[in-house]
Amino acid sequence: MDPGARKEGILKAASRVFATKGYHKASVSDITTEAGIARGTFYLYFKGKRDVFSELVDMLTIRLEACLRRVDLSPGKPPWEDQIRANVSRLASILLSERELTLILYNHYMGLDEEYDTKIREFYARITNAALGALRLGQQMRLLRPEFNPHLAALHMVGSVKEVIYHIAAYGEPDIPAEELVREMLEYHLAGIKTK
Amino acid sequence: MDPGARKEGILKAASRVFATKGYHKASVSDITTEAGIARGTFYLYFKGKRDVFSELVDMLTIRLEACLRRVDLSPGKPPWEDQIRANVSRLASILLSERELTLILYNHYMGLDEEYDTKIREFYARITNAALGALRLGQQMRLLRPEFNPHLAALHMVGSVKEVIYHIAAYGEPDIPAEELVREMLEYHLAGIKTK
Amino acid sequence: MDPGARKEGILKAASRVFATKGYHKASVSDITTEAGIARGTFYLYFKGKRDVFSELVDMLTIRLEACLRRVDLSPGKPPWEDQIRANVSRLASILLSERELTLILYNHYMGLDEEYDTKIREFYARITNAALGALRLGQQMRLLRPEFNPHLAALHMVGSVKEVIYHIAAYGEPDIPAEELVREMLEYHLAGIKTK
Amino acid sequence: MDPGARKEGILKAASRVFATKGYHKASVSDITTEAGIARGTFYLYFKGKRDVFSELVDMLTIRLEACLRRVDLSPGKPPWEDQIRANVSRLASILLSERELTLILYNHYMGLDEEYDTKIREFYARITNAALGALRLGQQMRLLRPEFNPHLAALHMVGSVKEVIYHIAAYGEPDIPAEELVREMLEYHLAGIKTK
DNA sequence: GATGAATGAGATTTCATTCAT
DNA sequence: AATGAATGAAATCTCATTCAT
Repeated sequence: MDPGARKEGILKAASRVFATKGYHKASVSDITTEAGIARGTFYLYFKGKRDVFSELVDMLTIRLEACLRRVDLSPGKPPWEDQIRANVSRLASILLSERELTLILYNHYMGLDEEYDTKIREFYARITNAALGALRLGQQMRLLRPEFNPHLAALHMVGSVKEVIYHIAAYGEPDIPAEELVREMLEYHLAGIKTK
Repeated sequence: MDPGARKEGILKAASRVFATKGYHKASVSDITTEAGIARGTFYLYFKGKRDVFSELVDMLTIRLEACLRRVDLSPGKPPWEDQIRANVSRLASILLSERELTLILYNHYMGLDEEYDTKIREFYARITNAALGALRLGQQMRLLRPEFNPHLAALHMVGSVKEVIYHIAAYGEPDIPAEELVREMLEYHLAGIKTK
Repeated sequence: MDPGARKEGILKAASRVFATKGYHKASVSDITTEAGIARGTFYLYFKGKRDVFSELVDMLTIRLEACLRRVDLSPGKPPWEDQIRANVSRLASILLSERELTLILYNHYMGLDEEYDTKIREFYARITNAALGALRLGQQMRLLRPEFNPHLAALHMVGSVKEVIYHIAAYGEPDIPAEELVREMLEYHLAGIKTK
Repeated sequence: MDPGARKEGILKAASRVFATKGYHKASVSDITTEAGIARGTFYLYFKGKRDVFSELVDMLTIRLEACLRRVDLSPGKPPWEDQIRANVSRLASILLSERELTLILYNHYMGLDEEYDTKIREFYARITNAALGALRLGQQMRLLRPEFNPHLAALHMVGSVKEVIYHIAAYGEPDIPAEELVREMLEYHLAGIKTK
């Protein structure tokens, strides 16, 4: 079989298994059984269990990071609120189209080993920093109220997006059309931090 | 040694070990070594690793649930915003005074077994429902804007509190006095949902 | 409490526990709980689990060996068949009045350790030898047919008594009055080996 | 190595170990050492110690049950005494050709767990019932004395065969040619119950 | 490339026995 | 004498990973 397809198949199988049983209770056997291959074959494509897991998470975080665009305030660009809305929208659509991976990312996001923990931490740090940068810029530009603490606000934003997305991925509710969801989320945050 | 004290000691040791190594990498041996007792002794007090862990998490969630007071709008009571502020304040002060437990609760919050997962899920569900109830009441009383989706808003609130608390517990920053922290958090959310 | 009574109580408790759970699945805890004493107390009266067990079995085998009388053919004594019948009768009545001990003796009769195994082996060897002696004497006296192999016959006798007694102790059947039982058993064997 | 051979090897090793140390003192380590394999390998073939043991006992009891033929009194068949002799003969030859298994079956025949105990009990019950059926038929056909209790007689027969076989398997004595042994055993029992 | 039997480190758990109180 | 908390040796079992075929 074509190596690419084989690897792909293992990743798919692993994704299903991890989402179902969780990282720690999933065994390499579970994955190879699900993928319909022998145990040894697995190790031709991955260094080990940690490795597939890592690759799955990377696949997701790379896509997520790639979908974020820096807000551009130069004249001729769409209004900054639309740019943010588009960012959140892309983020949400990736996460909600990959529920399995999303749940894996959320539920097992720490405690495997130092290296992995660091990777996850840094992923969230980058997202949070991006938000922080945008907020500061907004404050400088007088688009946002100057008196709130931007660090805290960045955490609020990241935290509430995480919670909402997770909830929808895990339980399928609240069952709101994606577009409305994003609008509501922005409205919630912006109404609070926008200059009146 | 008095059994109460011994059990206490094991719980303390387990808390340290779980916070340091994480649930899955911690072994009963690690805990007994940390507690300075023989491996067998551990099993006089707990059924197994899952059992100590569960008890630690219970200790925390019980305290957390106990600290929440229903908002009382009857005349003569403190303003509702103060009541909410007091709730969040108590919550935060418990969580931040028990950093180890808080990190354990956050970092390993799922994937051990069905029973445990359910427990954690229900804990968050109760918190979220409490928030939902308060939000709906607020909307009825015309204290809050009627047009936002209270389900989403409840998730936003829970999510951002989780994120902020976790961040402070884990990294010690942003380093803001507790009182100001709570004021900022409320301000953030309320300014968004409060009737103008 | 009077040491004799205490020891007695432990033996009784142990007997119940061993009969119910079997030697290997019975723990010292089971015995002390059943006896209503602390674990440590047990060791004031017995060297260990093996020791109580051994003592229980000894109590039975000593009584059994004591109840056997050598067949005396001198004139003026009861007929030899009656003497044998009396022996078997005493044996059966002890075993059936102590069902618990009987089952213990039968079910766990080997595999604890060399010393214990030897003890049991020797007990059966003595019984078998007694039978062998009686059979040989009977052959010499022309009371029994000369052509059968007395070694084999002794084993037959011991084996069938063991089986019958065990069956009754364990299942309570066949439910035959003791006297008739013994008569039947003797009749079975004697009719086969008696000179015609 | 071919899985069949490997499993066979483990069974052989286990048989030696159980016969030497007894079930309870034998550990899985003992068995794997004897078999020259790693501990983990054992668990690829058996669920645990109980499982190998069970399989060994099954191997024996299945062969034993298979060797018994119902006595057929229709004209043209061998005399019924010869049929019985052939049954006992096959039984004895299997048991004596597998001394290790025989001793295991005898010495550890109860107290492992409910399921196993039941299995052994049922095995003996079937043998005893077969004997009972044959005895009753013999009484109906007036081949056997009508006045003896067939239940007791069945127990006598089973018990004495057990005792003789065990004795020979364990101690190698009495050292009698198989054919003569079987003849003596039948003679012993039949002379007692046969119509005169 | 693919296989799957074999490995063995390491984790869990039990329980007979000791010993300070 | 009595207690029962503490011990720790020893046994069981799992599973990620290797490697000969």
